[in-house]
Amino acid sequence: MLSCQRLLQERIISLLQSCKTIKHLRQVQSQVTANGFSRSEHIVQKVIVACGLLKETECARKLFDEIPVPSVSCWNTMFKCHYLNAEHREVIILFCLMRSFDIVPNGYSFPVVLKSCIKINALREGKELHCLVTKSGFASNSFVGTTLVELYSNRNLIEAAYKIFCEMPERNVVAWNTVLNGYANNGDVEACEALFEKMPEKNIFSWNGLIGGYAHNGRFPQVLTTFNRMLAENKVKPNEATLVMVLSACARLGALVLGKWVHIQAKANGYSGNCRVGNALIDMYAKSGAMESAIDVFRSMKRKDLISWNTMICGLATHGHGADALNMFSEMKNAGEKPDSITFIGILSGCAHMGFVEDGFSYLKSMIDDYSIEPQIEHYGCIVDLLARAGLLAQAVDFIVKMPKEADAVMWATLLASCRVYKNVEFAELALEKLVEFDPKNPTNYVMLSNVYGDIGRWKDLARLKVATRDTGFRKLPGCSLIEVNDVVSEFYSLDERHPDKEQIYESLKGLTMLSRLYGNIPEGDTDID
DNA sequence: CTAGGGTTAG
Repeated sequence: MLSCQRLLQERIISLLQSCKTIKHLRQVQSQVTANGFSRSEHIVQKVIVACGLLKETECARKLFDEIPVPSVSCWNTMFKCHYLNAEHREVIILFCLMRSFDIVPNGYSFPVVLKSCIKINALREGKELHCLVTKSGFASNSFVGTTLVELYSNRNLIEAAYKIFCEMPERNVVAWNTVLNGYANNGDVEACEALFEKMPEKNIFSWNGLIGGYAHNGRFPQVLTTFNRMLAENKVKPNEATLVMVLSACARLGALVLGKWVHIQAKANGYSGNCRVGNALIDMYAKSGAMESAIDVFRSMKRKDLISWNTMICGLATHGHGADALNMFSEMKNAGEKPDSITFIGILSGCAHMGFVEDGFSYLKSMIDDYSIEPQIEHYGCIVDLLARAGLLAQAVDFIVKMPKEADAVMWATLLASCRVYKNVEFAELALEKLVEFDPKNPTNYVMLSNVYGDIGRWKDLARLKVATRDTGFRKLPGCSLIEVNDVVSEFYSLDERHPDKEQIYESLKGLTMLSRLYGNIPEGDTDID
């Protein structure tokens, strides 16, 4: 009889864990009641978790409130329920309520409540919890310690984080990874590298931590070399996050050969049908100019999300396929996917590139009226670009003056670029004046204006501008480019003589220039200021 | 009832 009851309990728990809809949960709940389990704390806890997973925190809370004297583990379950639904304030309030009943938190309570503090940047509350952890003797708990490290490293308090890490009696790989991520997020790549080498054990999160550290700090070539090293050591396999980060680095570098190789690695590791990896592949191919491959990946994806569509639309728009971007947008709407503000960035920039001035305005209107998306400064920036590229410079300036948001530097730089194309000195000078207000020390702006002067032969103005630029005391850095040489991405600068593969790089560049001429593009040297 | 990572635009 007893074992029969036990079997029934196990069956109900497994049913609760498999609930996919609230309706299903209600059915299981009636079985809980029918079988006399409604006062079993263990079962009620499982029901609360099930409610939480179905985003029904109110139901969960009702059940919790009906428990006469909830145990600490019940409180913890309720914290987790709110936490999973991003109700972080609620977690902290509930914790205070628990304390008011003189219930002593345990090693399971602190991590979840601390995590809520981290999520809402409640450092003061986090510090109070830290005190309580110390007082109640949970500082030696590795779960608690790890979360405290995370609390401080998330708020740039890496030294406090490191101190807690050092004081932990047992530092497992998760604790090491937490510190590693702390350095990565604080931009200290060197500390990140040093720590990585010192780690007694490295798992996929460790590798991803280092790779992410490089990625966040713009060290894309290192992302790729580290990925190579990881595969060479052959101890851990890349996962979804690894592939996404590495592909994103390839995309930033325009490293198509490497990107294709990562694509092969992704297939080999069983990530062919993975949506996020697919999105990263689309982006990599699009940014490397391989639009056909980008479309192939997109078409092959069984599951697409908003980012898949956005990546495809933005990719098409920025690579001269504005009309295809607009078609893709119709297809997206037909597929029942709802566009967001980023979708419209793609649409509007596609219109700008194609010179579809009227369409641009009607899409902007549709965005506001049909989708209730409030335009951001970036959308207005696209409209300014749309007008300016079409040569409607006066209208662009008029739009800037009348739009409901304050113009930013990107917008004026956009205008300045078109002023060069259309040789309009008046608006170029206006744009420079504004740009200098934003960033008086940035020599790039002066270079742009000097190009306008140079183009139309106003040498006197050019000379005056050179003096003004020299007065800023800053020099424009030489242009830096990235190129794949033997499947390794290298950085090299204009007229760089130091690079070991310079011969090969210059040969490739000659080839590229030739190809580019072949397609009717006439390379031009910028008027450099010195 | 416990912890850690990532993608889209400008």
